[in-house]
Amino acid sequence: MHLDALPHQNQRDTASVTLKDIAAHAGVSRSTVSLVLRESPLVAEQTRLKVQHSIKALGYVYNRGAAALRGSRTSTLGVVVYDIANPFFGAMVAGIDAALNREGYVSFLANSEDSPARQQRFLERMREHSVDGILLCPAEGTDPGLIDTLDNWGMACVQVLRHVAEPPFDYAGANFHQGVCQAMDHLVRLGHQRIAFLGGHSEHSATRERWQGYRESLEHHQLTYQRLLRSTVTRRDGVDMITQLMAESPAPTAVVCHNDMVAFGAMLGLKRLGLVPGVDCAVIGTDDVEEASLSEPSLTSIATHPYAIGEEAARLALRRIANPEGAREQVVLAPRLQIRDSCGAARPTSDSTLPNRAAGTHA
Amino acid sequence: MHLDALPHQNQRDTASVTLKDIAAHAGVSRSTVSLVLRESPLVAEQTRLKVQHSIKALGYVYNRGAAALRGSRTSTLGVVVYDIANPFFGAMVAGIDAALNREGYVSFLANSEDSPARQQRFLERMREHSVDGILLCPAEGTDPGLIDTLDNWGMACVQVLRHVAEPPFDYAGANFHQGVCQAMDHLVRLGHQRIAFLGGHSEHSATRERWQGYRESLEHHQLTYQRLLRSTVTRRDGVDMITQLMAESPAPTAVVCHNDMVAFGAMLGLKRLGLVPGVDCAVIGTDDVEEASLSEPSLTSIATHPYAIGEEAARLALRRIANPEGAREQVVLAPRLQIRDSCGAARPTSDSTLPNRAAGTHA
DNA sequence: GCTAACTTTTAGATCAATCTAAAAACAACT
DNA sequence: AGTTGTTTTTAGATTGATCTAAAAGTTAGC
Repeated sequence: MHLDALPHQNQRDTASVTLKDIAAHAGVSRSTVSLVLRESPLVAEQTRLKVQHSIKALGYVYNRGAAALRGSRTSTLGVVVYDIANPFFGAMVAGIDAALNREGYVSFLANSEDSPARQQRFLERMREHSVDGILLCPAEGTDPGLIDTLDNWGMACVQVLRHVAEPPFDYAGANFHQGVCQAMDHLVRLGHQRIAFLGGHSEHSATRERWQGYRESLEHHQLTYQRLLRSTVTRRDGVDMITQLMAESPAPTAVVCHNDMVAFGAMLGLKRLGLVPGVDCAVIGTDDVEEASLSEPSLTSIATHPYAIGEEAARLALRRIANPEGAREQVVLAPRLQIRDSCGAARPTSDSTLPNRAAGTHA
Repeated sequence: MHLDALPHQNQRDTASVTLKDIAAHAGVSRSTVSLVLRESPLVAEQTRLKVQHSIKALGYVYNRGAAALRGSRTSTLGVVVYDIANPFFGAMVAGIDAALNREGYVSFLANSEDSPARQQRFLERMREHSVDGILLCPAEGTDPGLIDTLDNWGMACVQVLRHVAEPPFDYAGANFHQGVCQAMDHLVRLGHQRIAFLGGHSEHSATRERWQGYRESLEHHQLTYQRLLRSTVTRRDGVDMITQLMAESPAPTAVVCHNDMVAFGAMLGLKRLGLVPGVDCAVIGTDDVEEASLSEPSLTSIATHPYAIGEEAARLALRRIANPEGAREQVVLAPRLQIRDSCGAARPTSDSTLPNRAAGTHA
């Protein structure tokens, strides 16, 4: 056999098998093969088997790109988060992944680092790739008009964790308001009168909901001590804020924190002041990241179920893609207070993880 | 105006603007518009401006899917990691993202959860989406033949952090061997004689390199105490292993850990035993995750620079895509021992983060 | 004015699928 | 045999870009 039978073909070493090749091999038309691939009931059983055999024999690989060009779906979703390095988002992305995978979808991930400009670039790029929809955790300072813009682009958009647009929108997140109230109730039940709230960056829904929960709870329990410290939400912020608070007089006897990172920082700050978290000052975090059960003392935390939020968000997006005109939905997961040692129960080395699980959903 | 002028058109409300539309608007051919889009020097300045104006005027969106069908690139990369919920991978993905973004690339992310079967499914799905290449952190138990298979698929593949194939392959990771040696040297310098190594799952390169570093270092320093405990690599494993070790006689005076999670667990275990990390037993971790500087005591750790590894891996993949036949490369970043309080310096509340930074690269 | 040598522009094929509308095959009735 | 009605199959147009090879337009040289 002559090696140079096809002179200029060395580029195409990975000559890909197409519908045409299968059609030829099976002795049918391209159209029939296409129908078989899409599991159409139109094609006769016998033909179906014959074609499927050829598909295997030739090692065919479905070309989603080509299919997307003619059809209307790309089976692709864009996911934009603002801090992928945070373990909370790791778990959330894992949940998204799981839900999408079940439906044959695949996701583009982008990290806006809380910059609206980066976020904008990513959204445009995803549009060029014609994703079917977007899961958006809006960056700090996102223009509320963005959601309408995406809608005009004909792109299904589900806001996650935070929302910036006016009411009729798709959203998946946790009920932060309720979570903070649960934490406050628990602290009041333990006899605390001076409870501070630590952290929260600025004006998006996730922060507003927490603060509102804090203020309403104070009012509900008729507590007069009120101390709400704004900050970014890192460990270091936790250290700084608790240090400042404990120098005040009167100092709080308990703090509820914007997230677990701030709470870990607060506990560290207390220790550096020679105080014992859970004894000298109760600490409650938010999110219940894995580490919460393994700190010293173990951290009481408002569990927000990131994996479940990711799953719900992805499912909602798939629903919206299937039915673009359907009514907008808000999936808000009920948080659950995971009680451990940092809020006063103070049983040093016991594993106080409760076995029961409850995650309510309501539209 | 009659609303039903176009009877069955209500589906196409998002009638997309194409090259043809721009061509008509600007009074040139589709080919010319295509050339303008790709910034070809062939087209005359005047025409270029005219076309660019039309592009803006009509709000054109480049359709990468269509371009990919005819051209050979999709500007798309697949990334497969085994534990996205781990903060190390969060940082790594952020680095990948940054490097890809500079080149107009976008990435699919998938989480294998260390399951070869899930990994396989993801790779097949990415193939259907015709990604230009893959960044693969191989799952535990990956068949070494997989890399060849990917090669046969004509897909650029860069292994990251771990590698499973036979020598000529593309790889980006850290020099774990060197990192462990640095940690051992430091401990020996501080006078430690009984040093244990904690954790490592099984038979892939990342674990083998660490263990080999440990063994060679023992030999080099002529230490006779040798204790290497296998385990998965979570906090809980750290707690369990240190508890077991401290009950032995003689107990070690220092431990080097597979990663920071194990190290945090080891410190927690020591505290639960009433011992002080850094005083009763030195602890060194690997990775230098953000939390390391904010634990009590702060953790000495072998910094492996996940963000930089991500960037390097992505750049290497882009190089391979541009030149598929080029020589395979290994980018191995030099780790740096970040010395803090958990290995004996024991200055309780000081911030001992060193200001100098050094990250060497060698092929 | 004519040819040669550029510089620009373009028509039409192509990529790999889907979709539409019609043709072919087959069975079931008068 | 002819009509009708299903069930299967298919040809050919279509999607939105790129690519090739050729055409059209410019400029220069003699």
